Amino acid sequence: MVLNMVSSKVSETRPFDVQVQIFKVLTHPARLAILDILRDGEHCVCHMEAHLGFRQAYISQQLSVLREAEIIQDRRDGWNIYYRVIDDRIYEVLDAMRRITGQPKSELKKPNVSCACPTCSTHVGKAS
Amino acid sequence: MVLNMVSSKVSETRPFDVQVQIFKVLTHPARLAILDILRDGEHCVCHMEAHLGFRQAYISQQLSVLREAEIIQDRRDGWNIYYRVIDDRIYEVLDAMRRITGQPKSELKKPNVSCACPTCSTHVGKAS
DNA sequence: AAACCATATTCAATACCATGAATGTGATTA
DNA sequence: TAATCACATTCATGGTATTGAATATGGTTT
Repeated sequence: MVLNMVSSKVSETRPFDVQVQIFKVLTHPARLAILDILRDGEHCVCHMEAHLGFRQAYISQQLSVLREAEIIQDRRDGWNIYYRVIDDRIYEVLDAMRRITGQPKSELKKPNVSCACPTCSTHVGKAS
Repeated sequence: MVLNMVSSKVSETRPFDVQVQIFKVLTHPARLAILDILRDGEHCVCHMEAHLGFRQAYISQQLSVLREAEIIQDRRDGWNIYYRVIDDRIYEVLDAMRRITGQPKSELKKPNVSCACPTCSTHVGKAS
């Protein structure tokens, strides 16, 4: 990810570049949905796959964006890789935004699906 | 501004589109700088021009993005057009982000410049 | 009405992001 | 070590945002 900040003359705006960089990462519905899933702690990729309905490669792409921005962190455990947010304060940003847009705290109700990972197995879901 | 959200299959992420739309507007250093100037109330365009060092057309472009997103509002008074933010809660988002990026509340110290508008004339500045 | 002021809009070129498809990787079981 | 599992990466294409340059607009003064 490369900045294209070549402000015409003076760069009075340079101090804002760091914030812009993070805002850019948040400018994507799938990534916001992923962060929403990670609100209650770490989850594996198959979990997100099952809950969001996207294909694995697509989710992995979005995870890599979040990871490179150092918003999330991964941890391997056997076959599965678990993701978690590094700095919980990102939710302060997201919550403040939701207060403006007037969206319910959890519009995204967990569907009755699950994957084979330990986390999902503890749920009621039934994989097809 | 048109959304390009054509999620592969399911659109579990659609509820996030509204937030994404606003985040997109915040994904720009000049626009963040403008919002920062508007923290203490309304200001005319020439004011921003003087304080940011960008050319008038450029600032006007960014203002139009903020205006179309209904983040700011304009008011005409004689020659000048004054802008103000519509919903102050946008600063909750910006402040939350600054807490993460660790930027000082007002990195952007007002330079000793001014334009001919009534607002600027009350300042100490001297236009070249 | 004409000249002038502050500000807005349009246009075109370029840079950047999104995303599907194909393929690669590293840990694990047999 | 070969097959397999969960996940990551690369590549190519189309779409969207950025921004400089030129020009338009609408209120104001004379």
